[in-house]
Amino acid sequence: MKRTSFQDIKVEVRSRIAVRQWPPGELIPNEQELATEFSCSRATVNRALRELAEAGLLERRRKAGTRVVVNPASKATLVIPIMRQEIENCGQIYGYKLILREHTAPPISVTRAMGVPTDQRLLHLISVHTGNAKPFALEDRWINTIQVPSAQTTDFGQYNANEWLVQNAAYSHGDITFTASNAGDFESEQLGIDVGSAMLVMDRSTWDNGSPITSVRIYYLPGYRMQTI
Amino acid sequence: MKRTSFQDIKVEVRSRIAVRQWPPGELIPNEQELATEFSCSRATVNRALRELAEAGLLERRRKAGTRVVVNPASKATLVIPIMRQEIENCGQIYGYKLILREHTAPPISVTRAMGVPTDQRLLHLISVHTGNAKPFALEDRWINTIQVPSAQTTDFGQYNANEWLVQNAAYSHGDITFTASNAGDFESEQLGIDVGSAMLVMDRSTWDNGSPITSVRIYYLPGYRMQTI
DNA sequence: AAGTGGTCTAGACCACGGC
DNA sequence: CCGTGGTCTAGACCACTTC
Repeated sequence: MKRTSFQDIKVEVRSRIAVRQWPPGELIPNEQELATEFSCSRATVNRALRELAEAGLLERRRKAGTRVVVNPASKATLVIPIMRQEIENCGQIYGYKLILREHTAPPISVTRAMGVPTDQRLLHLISVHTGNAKPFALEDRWINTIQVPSAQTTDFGQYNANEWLVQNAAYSHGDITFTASNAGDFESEQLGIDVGSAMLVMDRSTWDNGSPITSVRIYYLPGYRMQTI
Repeated sequence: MKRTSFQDIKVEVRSRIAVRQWPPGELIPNEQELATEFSCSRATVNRALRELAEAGLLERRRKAGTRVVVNPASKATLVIPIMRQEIENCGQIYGYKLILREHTAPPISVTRAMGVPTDQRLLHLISVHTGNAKPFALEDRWINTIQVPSAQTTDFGQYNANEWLVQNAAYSHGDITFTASNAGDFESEQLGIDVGSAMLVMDRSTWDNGSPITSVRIYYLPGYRMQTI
């Protein structure tokens, strides 16, 4: 007989939850008891339960024990592709065009998203990513030059801002949201689409140990799909 | 001095990657060497490196060793909220209205997404989720009645299809994509929005061990934001 | 064939947080 | 206080994959 692995335990626990042997909200046996039941060590049970907790099926608290989560919201991992890679993977030639560069105070929506004072000037870049010279996505970015001073002297006509930042600014934490938006005059002109077309919009802000680095909004071409793995 | 924990190692490794002490593509020391360097056991190093690999920063292969990933596509975990919960969390009263129920052959887009024969009839449900009686999202769902026969005799006017399925159909794997779409006549009427409004659209299909269970498309009200954690 | 990561064990100590 | 999960150790064996 094969030895019980943490994977086997995960499968078994998932099944017990599915068939309601352990109903939602229920306290399940502690690690030591399960280790005995499955004839394995506590570390093995621990890994299985820890991963199920990360997946959102279980809730664990010291002393209180491990419970089956009542309403398991399903989680999905999105991969935010690197624009250049994504375009080249389609067999197209990646291109990048800087549309606007200014150093100015951002709108309130940006200061709020980044958590900077409303009067602080930021570096504002608008650019278009292209595949075979056709627009693929529009990027509207604000960079905190207090955190990344060298951005002020960088030629973003030549360097893709995202790729430059990855190499020149550390970051510890990011925050992403998605929404849909109708194309306005500017977006429709830059992307070559009809006014009003529905675009998938991604807003991403990044920080380094609490200090805001950059906030970017990407408008994807209508029809673009963002996938989970 | 504090003992080196796997968290400390993660921080240190991230930093070495960031400062390019270990450049992209580079092979890093093996687990045993790092364990010696950090004066800890190999298991501790293993956990740190494993989690960094899950996060997409490292790539690990037996015998080949551990490398820094060249283009770390950033990953983000989305929480797909349960509709009822999300609405109730806003302090609103959840409601659910069945608009259409039929048993028919689906359009090609659905048969392709689910991987069923083009002539196989599926249960088709269209419904609206409401908060305080106002539309919140439109749901267009197809259920494979071969896998879930009891769906045919269920009163989906009374039971929310998602909640019913969670309790009555096992599933092993799901697949989610997001896109944006302009509201057509039907969507605008059901959601009470202008024709052409940009809606965030989620497509989700689920399978149980390779057998398709259901495929659903959710149209969210314009302005809705999907967030990562 | 050999080196690397993947996993398991048995035991230990600790931190948190119900009680 | 003291039970629970969180983590670490030292050692072991195994699986994979490159050489």
